[in-house]
Amino acid sequence: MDRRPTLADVAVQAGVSTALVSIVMREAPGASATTRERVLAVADELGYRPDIRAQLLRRSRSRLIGVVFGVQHAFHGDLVGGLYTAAERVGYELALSAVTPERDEQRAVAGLLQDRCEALVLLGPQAPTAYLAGLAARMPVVVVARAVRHRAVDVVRTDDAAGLEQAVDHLVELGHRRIAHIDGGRAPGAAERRRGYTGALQRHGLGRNALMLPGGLTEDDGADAARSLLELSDPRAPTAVTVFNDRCATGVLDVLRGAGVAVPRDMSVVGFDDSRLARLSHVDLTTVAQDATTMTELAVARAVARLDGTVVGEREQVVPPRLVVRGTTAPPDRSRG
Amino acid sequence: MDRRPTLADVAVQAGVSTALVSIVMREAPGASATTRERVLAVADELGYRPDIRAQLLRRSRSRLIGVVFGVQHAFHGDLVGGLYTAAERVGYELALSAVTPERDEQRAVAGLLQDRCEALVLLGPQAPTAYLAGLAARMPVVVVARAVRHRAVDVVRTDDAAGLEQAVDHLVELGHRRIAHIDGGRAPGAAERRRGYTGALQRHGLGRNALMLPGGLTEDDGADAARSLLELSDPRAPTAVTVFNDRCATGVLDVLRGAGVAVPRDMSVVGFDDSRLARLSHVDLTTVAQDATTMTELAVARAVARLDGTVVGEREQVVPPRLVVRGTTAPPDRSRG
DNA sequence: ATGAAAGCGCTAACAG
DNA sequence: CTGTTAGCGCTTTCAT
Repeated sequence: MDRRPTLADVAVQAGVSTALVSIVMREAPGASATTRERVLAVADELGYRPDIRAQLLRRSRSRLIGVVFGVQHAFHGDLVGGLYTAAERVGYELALSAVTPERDEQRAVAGLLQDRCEALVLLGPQAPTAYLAGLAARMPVVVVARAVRHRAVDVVRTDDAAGLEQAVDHLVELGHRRIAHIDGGRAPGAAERRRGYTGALQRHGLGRNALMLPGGLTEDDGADAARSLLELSDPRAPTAVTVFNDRCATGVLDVLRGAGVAVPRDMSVVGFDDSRLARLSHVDLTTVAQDATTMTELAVARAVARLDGTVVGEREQVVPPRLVVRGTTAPPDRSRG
Repeated sequence: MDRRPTLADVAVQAGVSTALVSIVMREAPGASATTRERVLAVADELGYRPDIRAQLLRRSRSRLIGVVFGVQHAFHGDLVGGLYTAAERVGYELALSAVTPERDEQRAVAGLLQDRCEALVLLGPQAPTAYLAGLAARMPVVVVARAVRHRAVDVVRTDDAAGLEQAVDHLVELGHRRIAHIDGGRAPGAAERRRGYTGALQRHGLGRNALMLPGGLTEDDGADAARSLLELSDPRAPTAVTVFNDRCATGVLDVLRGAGVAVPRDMSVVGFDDSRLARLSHVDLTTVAQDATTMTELAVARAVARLDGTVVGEREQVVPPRLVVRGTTAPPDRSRG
């Protein structure tokens, strides 16, 4: 026999019906211990592996959750890891579909649809809300790490505003009064982070010191922003800066240090993401950590709840971030003023 | 009707047999233009989408290639992108399975096996050769970016040695005579790169100047290596250094600059990978680029050839890398000696 | 060009 | 506890 063994093959070898083999293989109740053992032995001997396509076809449900992720994004890597764990725990499988420079979200989603996923988890999708809403009309859609305002789309995201508030609080506590923010433009979360920054400054009565610099998502954006930071006249110059994300903050650090500005002595810097970048000993960046584990657990739980028709809570679930204090923040240098 | 429309539904609506609808949907020959049009219209109206599971079950082949990748590795991202493109071109689909901190390669492979992939492409696998050989006994296995010596396993990898030779040649051409290498230890490719480094030095009659420093894959490893580089007494001190990869080189750059060593004036640095890291304007690292496009095309082509039983060439395909000269290399500073 | 019929490998009633 | 039966949605001979 050169084809892979089937249920029927196992049944014949074990001298039982295919139904019984099916029961045993699924670990379903309804087979004696003796039979179970014998069937398992035969299956093992034959190297039998159930054909998932046939299972899927026959079963009413696929127990498959589709995940769209950006193959470039380091943070998506963390999320995918968490999703695998969370899905396994509730007996679901994951179908991964990557967004690459040559393969857009729509393509990625199309692939998952024909895989008969029951629900979709989209990591930081760029697609317009209307498109997401269209999808959500067909199946449960959970968007992670992007705010989408549509009543049919579930959202799990970090409380970006709170993250920046924590960052500012930390800096103010250290004694900083002039704190700038290098923002992320139109990136997901950027608006919220700006809001958190501004709000926190006002709360501390430092609203008039607010200084927003255009930044972006990349190291280069950070480098540019840092250069404009350096051009500021001294009395107005901030002693600390919060940055949209770690990547951007890395660019900031690089330019500052290159210009002879000591961090954290002359300037404190706070990032966002707690990416591997931030954890590197020679970067050692104080940053706001997103809770990938909680986010992915919530995302999977919500998808499953939708599928089960369980009554669910808020459509949007906002996960609190956590400030990780490392080496790029310190009290301002009093000798400077 | 609340279930998804099936072939039968379309057939009934169009007043034809299911066989005919099948022919039309697959764009197979054997249906009149009229019928074709009518069936397509009905299918469209009903929003019919073929059930891939049923197709797969019925068809002898799945035309599915399984891909195991590390969700953390930036370079794997590039490779996955290339694989999608290459697979599409030859009419294959990709099934992605990620390796995460909680999900090892074996798990990732197991997932793909039950998806009935016809072949496996493994990106930089860590698994022992024996395991890979076991897999290869069941189905075509193509390993990318790691050297595996086993006659049943196809390999596509960069010519690591040639990469380092190019790097050394470049530095020698610039006038460097004392060139160190920060190595990657037991990482895939590290041994080859060491060999390329040593060989190139000897070829230039600089064998006695060879200086190998223990490094690694990460920024921290690079930082450590850079510190030991700084400790060398001046007469022996190299004027240039080749580094195992870009990540590690970043750490090197950081420590060097922090110690007041100007790059490239006081020290030239060459990385390996041409990762996004290297391309950042503030890093601007001279580096050896791996040809992800060619590698992925070869990998897919080889997998398909194995499946088709086509006669194939060498089991191991070595892709030449390309030196990308950027801003971290320059002639040595003659004033230093 | 079209249709009838036989499965692909498995699960889920339903009998016994 | 075990076997029989009837499909899941599709493709594929083989007739017509």
